[in-house]
Amino acid sequence: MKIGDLAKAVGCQPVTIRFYERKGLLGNATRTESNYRVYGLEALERLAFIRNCRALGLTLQEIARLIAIQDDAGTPCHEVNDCLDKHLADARLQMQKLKLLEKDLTWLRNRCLNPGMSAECGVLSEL
Amino acid sequence: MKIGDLAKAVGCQPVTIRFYERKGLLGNATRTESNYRVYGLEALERLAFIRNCRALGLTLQEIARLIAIQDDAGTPCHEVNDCLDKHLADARLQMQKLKLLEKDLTWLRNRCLNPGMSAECGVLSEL
DNA sequence: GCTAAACCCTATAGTTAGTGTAGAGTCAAT
DNA sequence: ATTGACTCTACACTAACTATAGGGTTTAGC
Repeated sequence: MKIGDLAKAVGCQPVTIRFYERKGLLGNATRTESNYRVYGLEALERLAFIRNCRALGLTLQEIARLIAIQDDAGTPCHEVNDCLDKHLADARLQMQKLKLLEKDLTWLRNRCLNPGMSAECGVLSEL
Repeated sequence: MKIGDLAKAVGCQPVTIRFYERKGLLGNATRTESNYRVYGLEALERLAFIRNCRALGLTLQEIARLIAIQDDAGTPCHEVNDCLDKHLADARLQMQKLKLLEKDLTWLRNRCLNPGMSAECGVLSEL
């Protein structure tokens, strides 16, 4: 499998895969004679893991840590749970903030009922 | 008012103010003989405007545009409303995503009821 | 066999909204 | 006079990519 196939299989760009490689998340792919990267199923699984984690908002640093835990079978896995709990808390906090933001934006938006010129713009004067 | 006073008055760092200046959002402050920036009330109001907009999630580019609209009294202000509407829609979309994320994270978190070793970690195997 | 499109490679710079660092000058108080 | 707190500039760094430049390779059609 070449980098483009892998990218398609997992739904990202080839550049992103090279980027992960440079960051040390994917190890070094074997190469063809013409220096093209070649991947197997293992790489696909690892990349899918990374993309799943990214979709959950984990940082690349956290993902690197999870991979290290995964590769060392004897590590206690509470760190995995801590990581998830942290992101769950983050997500909830973020939602609260967004609710407030929505309120503010709605309120502000209602300052402008009949749009006219900026000189008498109720929105701008509130900001 | 020196940069530190202004920063304190509006709740940000002096460096941030210099950053805004370099980005063209604040104009060039007048300087003392020893090259220190000096600010008046006008600068304070503009900076407060910027910080309020940032708190609402507007980008510096959008803020620059709003300032331009503000400075040109004859501009129709529907662009201001469009900007707000866009961010309101963004905020709502973001909340929906976070709700899904919360569901996923909670589900995943429940794969691990008795934390043990990473080899048999239900969370890692799901990712 | 040739050519063009589609792919691959590396390296570098840019994005957002700042933060951190280094090295140097200035001001107020002791 | 010297300490500490402030200010100045310029540069490098952050996260997670994206974009660009300039080149090499493979594949499909003719």
